[in-house]
Amino acid sequence: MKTASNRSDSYARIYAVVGEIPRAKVATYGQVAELAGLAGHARQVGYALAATPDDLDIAWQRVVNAKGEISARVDPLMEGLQRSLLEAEGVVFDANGRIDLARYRGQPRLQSLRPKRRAPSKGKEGKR
DNA sequence: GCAATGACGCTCT
DNA sequence: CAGAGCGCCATTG
Repeated sequence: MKTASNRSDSYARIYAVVGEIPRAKVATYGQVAELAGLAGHARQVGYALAATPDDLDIAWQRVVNAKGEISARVDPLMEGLQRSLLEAEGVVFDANGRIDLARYRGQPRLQSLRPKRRAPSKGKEGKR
């Protein structure tokens, strides 16, 4: 049962991290991934959350993508629902339904933790 | 064991 | 900020 154990263990980390997110705050998948030990693998975070059992009181709504918007996996209705919940917590959305990550992200960007950069296809990496 | 998919991120334009 | 392209890894078929 290695598979099941590993899966649950990984998911448990996601839930723990999400549960550590303070109210009126949101975290990006990348941030949660890092805190969860999946540093750099935001996809798996979303995957884990997708399998999140409703038994747990996981506020996956606090977990948003880098754009600051809630990810609707199938039901767009819940998107508006969670939006209301976040607003109730004190999170403000813009007209586009996006959150100002600049103020609501739980922690400052872990830019220092950035391990590496993507392969320079253009070779113009020295601009920024 | 391989192939396809996925609640995304990062960088450049 | 938005759009386009590429990449990483895990889970499922």
